[in-house]
Parts: sequence; structure tokens; C-alpha cells
Amino acid sequence: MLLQSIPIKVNLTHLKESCTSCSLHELCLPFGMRLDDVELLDKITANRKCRRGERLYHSGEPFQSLYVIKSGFFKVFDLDEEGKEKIVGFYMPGEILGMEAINKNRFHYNAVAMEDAAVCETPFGALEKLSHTIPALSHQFHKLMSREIMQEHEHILLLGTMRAPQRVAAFLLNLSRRFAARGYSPTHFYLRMTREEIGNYLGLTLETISRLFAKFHEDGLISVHSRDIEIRDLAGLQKLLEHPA
Amino acid sequence: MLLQSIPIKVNLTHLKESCTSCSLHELCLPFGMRLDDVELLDKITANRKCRRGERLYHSGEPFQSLYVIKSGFFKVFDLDEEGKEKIVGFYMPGEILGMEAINKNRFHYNAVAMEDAAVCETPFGALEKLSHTIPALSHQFHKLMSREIMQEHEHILLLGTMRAPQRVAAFLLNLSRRFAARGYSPTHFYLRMTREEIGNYLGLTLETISRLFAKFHEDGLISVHSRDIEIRDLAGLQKLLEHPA
DNA sequence: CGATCGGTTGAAGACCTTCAAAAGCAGTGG
DNA sequence: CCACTGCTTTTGAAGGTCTTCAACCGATCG
Repeated sequence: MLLQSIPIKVNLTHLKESCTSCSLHELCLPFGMRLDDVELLDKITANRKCRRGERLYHSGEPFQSLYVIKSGFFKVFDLDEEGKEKIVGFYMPGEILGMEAINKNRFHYNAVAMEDAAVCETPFGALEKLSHTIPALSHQFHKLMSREIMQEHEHILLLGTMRAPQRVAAFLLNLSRRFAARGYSPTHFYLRMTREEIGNYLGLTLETISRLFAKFHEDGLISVHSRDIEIRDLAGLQKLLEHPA
Repeated sequence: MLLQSIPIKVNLTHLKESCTSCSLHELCLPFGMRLDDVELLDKITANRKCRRGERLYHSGEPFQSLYVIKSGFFKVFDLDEEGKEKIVGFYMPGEILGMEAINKNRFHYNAVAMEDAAVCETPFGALEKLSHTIPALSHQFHKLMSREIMQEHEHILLLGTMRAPQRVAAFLLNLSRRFAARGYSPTHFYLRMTREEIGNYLGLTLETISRLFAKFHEDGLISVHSRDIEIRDLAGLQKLLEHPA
């Protein structure tokens, strides 16, 4: 019953807009740039759509462009010898895909859209060239790469030091914070990923995720109906992180 | 007995050398730059020494400079509310410290020298300015940030998907590869960190590390004498990663 | 309408942690 | 030089957390 109440805000009418009018402006590359410079950035970016399940790039593929997500969710994963997925991250609008590929000029992971999505494709060579003449662009790009490093450090800490309930709580709080930063409700959202994918990402099994969602529900921390999540006690979830109950 | 046979190569005579003659050239920022440009980079970097146990930077401290390690090992860690260390990484010569601080202009972690060390201190503002006129510098810097992101993705996969024996094997192989890239023996090295620090980093306890070192020793994969490690069967260790025995 | 996929729930057991004791080693000061 | 102290490491035994295995349910889809 709750599914209908949470529109998945893929605003396709905005897809042809320029960076200058993009709602993700503040999170993205143009942040801090002069308007005429933003137009230069606009010129080198192309729009691309991705259907649910479609691959944006493959592991091993030569690296040409970075992708900034305009709408939709992506998962980034590795495939082991046996073809099993190992998820390294979930990405949402305003976040950049492909930064780990700069080093070897080749993608090392796979990025797949978890729902119909739109991205800005920005050729990396052109971006670097442009950034030499626009200090604000260069600086913002460095900040975004730095943010990625920070976020991964946090996930390393999660995996390295937290027990299962803390991991799940941290995961929900992380989603909450990122939704909030994008103007969505921090307490009521729809999960784009399966229990298995969450478990994979958190170093747990799908059964553990299911059990902990049920327990959090019982404890009044959240309300779960399949993939619809409502956080009922944000402070309680946060407390869980500090005091490994 | 083996300790003496492994000189810890902290070549202090090189400390005052310029980037142009630095042995880490290939791993570091100047890679791919013209000689006269390297001299410009040289001008903005300062040398700094760190005694064993000394803090290079604190969490919360304003971010001014990146640090490139010339000699010595560093650990980077967070402190939780109770003051317990949570290690996010070990860094060795040629690697850059502080990149996660660019985003918020403030350090988020602590970096401590695990043995007497020397670093190049490079003011980030000056580095950005310089990189606008030296495309090779800009590009190499992007590659190094990208490498950091890649390495963290790998560690996330390690923590998220591997059992204890695989984690320890992967840790040893990772050190081996990084030592090799710096001209040291890939099969015989001295651990700068305690069992507790290794466990902390790998999401395990010090006892588990100790037990697995003993088991690997019994199985003929390695030879351990306190912190002196000799890898006796590199292929065997690698096989362990693929087939979670 | 059977098949498939995602999710829930229970029971058994593996893996790793926790607790504990003791030995090794390094540095310090008498 | 040796004893003392503190830190690191080893090793054993017990216990907990999470996984594995398995059965079942509901929704979706050709």
C-alpha cells in the first residue's frame, strides 16, 4: 500500500536541460563555477539514458568518459571467477561513476542501472583540458574525488569494525542522509536493491538483512513493507551505532 | 636471527634531494613531467621528518598540504568515542597521505609514523595552481587519486567477501606487491605493524592473525619469525584467494 | 497457472571472538 | 649485567554471531 505513496522522482523532462539549470548543480561539477564557464562544461557533456538492468560500462572496457548520474540508481560491482557479483557501491543522482578507471585508463568494475536512469557523459580528456582554464572546475573535481575516497574509508570502517546490526543501521542512515541531500525525505524511501544486494554490499547474507529489518521493525526503529522503508526513530538508529547493543 | 638480514631501507642521505633525483619518481607526482616542470614542483614542496609514533596530522585539523611519503611507514586511523583506533590503511613510500581531506578542507583521520619517516609536504593550493600550467602534473595527480579509490575498492571487497584466511593471504600478497614495486624483495620483508594493527585493519582479532600466521607457516606457505615474514609459496597463497579452502 | 524471483523464518553448525594464562622480547634503571 | 616492567605474541577453551541449509509464502510474468 505504501508503494504508491513514494513517487520515484525520475524527472525525464529535465533531461535535455543544461548544467546551468540542473537541479543537481550544487552536488556536481559546476558547483562554484561562473555561468559562462558552466556553458563550456555543458558543451563537452552528452546525455545518455540507461534502462533498468542495462550496463553503463563493463570491467575491462577502455576508459573514455566519466558519468554523472542525473536520475536513477546504479550499482557498481566486480565479478569473481565463478561469475558471482561483489558489490562495491550503490550510486545515486549527483554522484560520479568511473573515477577508479582514470588510473589505468580502463574500467575495473561494472556499472548497472537499478532503475531507468539518465547520466551525463563527460569525456575525461576534455574535462581535464577544460579544468586547466577553469580553476573552480578543477577544484570541484578534486573535491568530488576526495569525497569518494572519504566515503570509501567510511565503508571500510563499517565493514572492518561493525557487527551486523550496526552495519544495517549505518546503511539505512547513509541512504537517509543522501536522500536528504537531494531533497527527498530522509525518513521515508524506497529501496532500489534486493536484500541479497544489501547483504552482498554489507558483507552479510540476505537472511541476516531480512532478520535485522524484522528486528528493527519490532523494536520500533523502522517500518518495513518489502522495499518501502520508513525510519521511525532516527535517533534510536544512530544510538545503535555508538552503543553496539 | 633474521632481523639483521633485512635492512630497513631508510636512506636518509636522500632526504634533501630534489624530485628530479628521487628514487620514487616513477610512483610519484613528477611522473611524466618535463625536467624543468619538475623543478617548479620541487620549489613548492618542503621536506619534513617524522619520528616513530609522531603524528603527521590529526583528525579535525585544517587541511593545508598533501604529504608524499619518502621513507617510512604510516598508519591512517580514526578514533571512536571510546578512543579506540580503527585503522583504514597502511601507507608506504611513494604513496600520498591526506587526499580524503580535500573535500571538506579538514583532515578526517590521523596519520602516525610507524617508524622514523620523511615526507614531502606539498601545499595543496600551490599544487592546484601549478597543475593548471602543467597538464602532466594534473593528469598524474588524477591518476594517483584514482589509484587510491581503486585500492580502497579492493579493500572493501576483501572485507566484504573474504573469510579470515583469504584476508590474511591477500594482506601479505598486497604488501609483497607494493614492496616489489619499490625495489624491495617481494618474498622477504619486515612487518612494521603489530598483530593487533593487522587484525584491526582486516576486521579480525589479533589472535586470529597469530593463529593464521602459524597455520600458514605449518602449511609451508610462509615462514614467520615475529615480524619477519618470508613468503615460501607465492602461488600457494594466491591459490588460497581463488579457492576459499 | 506453473515457474521464477524475492523475501521470511527456523534449526544446526561453522567460524571467529572472547577470555585467560603464559611466554617472549625490548627498553629502563639500579 | 640483570632484574624489572610493559608490550607483543602465542596458544587453549568456551561461547556468540552469523552463515548455511531448508522450507514456505507472495508477487510477478510469460
